[in-house]
Amino acid sequence: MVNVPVERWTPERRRELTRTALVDAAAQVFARRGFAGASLDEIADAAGFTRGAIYKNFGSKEELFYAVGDRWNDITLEAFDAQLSGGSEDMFDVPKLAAMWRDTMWGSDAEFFALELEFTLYAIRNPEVRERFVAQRRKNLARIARFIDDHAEAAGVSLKVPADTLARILLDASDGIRMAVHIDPAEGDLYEKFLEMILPAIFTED
Amino acid sequence: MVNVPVERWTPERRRELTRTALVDAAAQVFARRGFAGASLDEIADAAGFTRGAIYKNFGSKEELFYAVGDRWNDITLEAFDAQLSGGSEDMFDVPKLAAMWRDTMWGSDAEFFALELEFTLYAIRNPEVRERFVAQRRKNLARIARFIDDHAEAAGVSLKVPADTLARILLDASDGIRMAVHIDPAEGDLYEKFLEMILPAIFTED
DNA sequence: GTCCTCAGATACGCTCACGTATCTAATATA
DNA sequence: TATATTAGATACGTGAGCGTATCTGAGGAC
Repeated sequence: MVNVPVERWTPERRRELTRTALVDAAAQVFARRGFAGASLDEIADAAGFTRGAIYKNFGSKEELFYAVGDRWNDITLEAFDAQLSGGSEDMFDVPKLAAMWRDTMWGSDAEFFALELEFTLYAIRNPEVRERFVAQRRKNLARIARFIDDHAEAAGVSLKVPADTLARILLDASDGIRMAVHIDPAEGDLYEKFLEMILPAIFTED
Repeated sequence: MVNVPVERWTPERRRELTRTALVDAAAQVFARRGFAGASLDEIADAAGFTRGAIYKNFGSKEELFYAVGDRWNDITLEAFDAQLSGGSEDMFDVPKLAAMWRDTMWGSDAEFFALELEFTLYAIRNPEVRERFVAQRRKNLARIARFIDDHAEAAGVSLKVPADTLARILLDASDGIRMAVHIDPAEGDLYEKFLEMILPAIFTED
């Protein structure tokens, strides 16, 4: 028998539940229609509420969008940590690395990739949002760079390129390839080929 | 004295002028606000007309958007051809290659990159538009692949990877890096570093 | 058991923007 | 010079959607 927390039906918990329901629904609708194209009615509907629930929990359409963004950041970061911490030492095993990369990307289906692009566009257009976006991005990059450094050391190889430059290139290229694959699935396993190509070029055996 | 074509003020020419004015203005506004967020009033205004002019020349907001897309395709293709045909044989000169890449990208400022992303998003969301988008993309890829093949031969090197795979990777990575740079200009000359890293890995001297 | 609080629903107003229908004036034709 | 055509402006109707203001009912406090 599972130990159920006592505060299971406390009002705060209820509120929290509708909040996340709204955010999840918003993520879907924003993904499908874009920020400007999405209507609060459709979002509320998808969550099984009305617009009243949205305005009780969020100040405006923008705030709801930000909430979706925050949640997305959290999930991405968790995914990164989960993958990067379970580090085997064979980081130069291409299929494994490629698979790991695939798993790291939250909801890699086209719809959620569209959401990601939507965030990017929003960030490009809004300087102050961009700040936060960039900060988040740098956190992710730092994590990857550290992962690379650690595992290069563990594997007894030395890098030809600084780990942070490498992290940027890997992440950016991955984004570009993901974009291509989502547009044209015929691209297939391009990221794997990319890794095969680039891995030998980045380190020298000690 | 310049030889002015006789049909300079023919009605067709006039119509053509307003059409392109509208398309140019639409490109700007769509870039700034996105497809759904842009208003036809703002577009007409930016072009120095009213909405009446738009509806005389285009059937709907979508058709205008498609017209912008077609124009963008034309320009991109021209840019590709211009750059790729003026081919020097030192295609493995990194700074030159990087500069060439930069020049190839039409309106590489953030606003027009946003427009590009907007097209991409639209294509991801609309299957039938995606068809055309992919077709265009493949044309560009074929051009790049052919360029690579030709110049590899001329330079007397042989590729470790098929030229079309290489073209895809270069284009996709470039897109990803461009995206990153537009979000965080601190990324700077990342594409150049990427090329430095990857070039030695792709061919073997004969 | 009664009252109070507040989450969420309902109702309302208002703006914005799309599309259409009509108007006007410039150019072409006769 | 008079008439026809049409590019683009003006005017209009309408719907969608945001935000606010009010309502309702369920759960907690006493």
